[in-house]
Amino acid sequence: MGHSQAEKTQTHDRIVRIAAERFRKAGLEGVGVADLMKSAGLTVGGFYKHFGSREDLVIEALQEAMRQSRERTKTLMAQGKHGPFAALVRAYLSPEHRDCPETGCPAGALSGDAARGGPREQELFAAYIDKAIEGVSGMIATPAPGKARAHAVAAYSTLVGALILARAVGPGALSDELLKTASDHLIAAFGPTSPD
Amino acid sequence: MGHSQAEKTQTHDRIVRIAAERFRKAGLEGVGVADLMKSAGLTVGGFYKHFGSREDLVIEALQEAMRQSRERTKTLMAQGKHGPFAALVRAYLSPEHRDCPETGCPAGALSGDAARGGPREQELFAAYIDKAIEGVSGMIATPAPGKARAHAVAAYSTLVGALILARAVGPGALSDELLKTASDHLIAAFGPTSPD
DNA sequence: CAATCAGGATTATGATCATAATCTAAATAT
DNA sequence: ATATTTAGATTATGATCATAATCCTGATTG
Repeated sequence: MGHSQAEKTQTHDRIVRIAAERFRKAGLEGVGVADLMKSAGLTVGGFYKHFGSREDLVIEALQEAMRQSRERTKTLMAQGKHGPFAALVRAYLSPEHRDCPETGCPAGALSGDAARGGPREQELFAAYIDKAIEGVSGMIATPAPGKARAHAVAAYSTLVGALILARAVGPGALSDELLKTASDHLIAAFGPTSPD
Repeated sequence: MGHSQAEKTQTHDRIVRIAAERFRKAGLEGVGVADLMKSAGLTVGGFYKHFGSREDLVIEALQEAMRQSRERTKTLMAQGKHGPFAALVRAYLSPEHRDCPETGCPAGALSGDAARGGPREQELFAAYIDKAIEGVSGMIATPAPGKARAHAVAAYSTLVGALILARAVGPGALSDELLKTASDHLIAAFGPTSPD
């Protein structure tokens, strides 16, 4: 079998990418090492040739998920037809995003787990969420100068909260209402043509 | 040892109360049956004299946590010095609530788990969250009639989102900022003296 | 080309888990 | 008072888990 350095890097990245999906779908404790390796087409044995511990993979997978999420947001902003904020809100609170946590925002999928996680996970989330708030602050309508950050904190909290709640209540009218109502409210309150 | 019917009920309730705390602290998958029984001063063996399965205990514990949370909110509203909405927001986004998930709001502590849970958990959360939104809708300043529910959805999403994020980022300035900023924003936007 | 190294498979290891069978003594029922 | 039921303890059971030791095979290094 191939054991070249290039192939090892590929394998490593493949495990991390798969873990980044599986963890978002099943939670940080919801999927085991053997299962992950099988999903990557490998067996358990090789795992510790790539990672010092399961915890190390969790960290790498979180970094990968966050990298993907920032990338996705950047792409979305680049093609923005409507205002960038409205486009972000519509995508974030779309039924598609709600129904596909495995490729979505790690804050929406794993914040609850991070709250019970170790300092390494929490530091990653702190950096990710701070950057996300800064990003939002750059796209909302800011009437009072110096208020952009505060508005962004509120808007981002609403985004993540509505998404998590929409997932928690299971499929149904309430879930759809949460997405649509929070979406409309955010665009009305912070969109380009907002009052205040 | 006592095995009277009254004592069995007491024991049952004690297990459920302890589970309601432990699950909020460690997550729905974060604590085992044996550990829970030991916390209740018992051993594993008796567990299935009280519950058909671990899942059944999860359901009862969630119901208990939700009952406690509604009770607590009712008490808080009764003694409300400030407006009821401001009092709720300040308590919900207080550092004390952030640091004590085991006695706090089940939506804040377990929504992430519920998103990956079964239909029974999700139905409980749907009923709980719907009722919570209705409660909020009754205490916010409602300028436009027919807008109360929508505003309550947004406000509740912001509450839960800010709390979850404040826990996920770990202790530090960002966590405090999330609580304080979301708190101020909610009171400014939906409090008794709100604009719109 | 020979010797070494290392990626990945196979197979332990020991812990932890939910669930269950058996046993006990106390509470209820007859 | 005797018989029956049952709450809870003790002790299996079998699955699943993270981690590790061993081995094989192909890549790397000299």
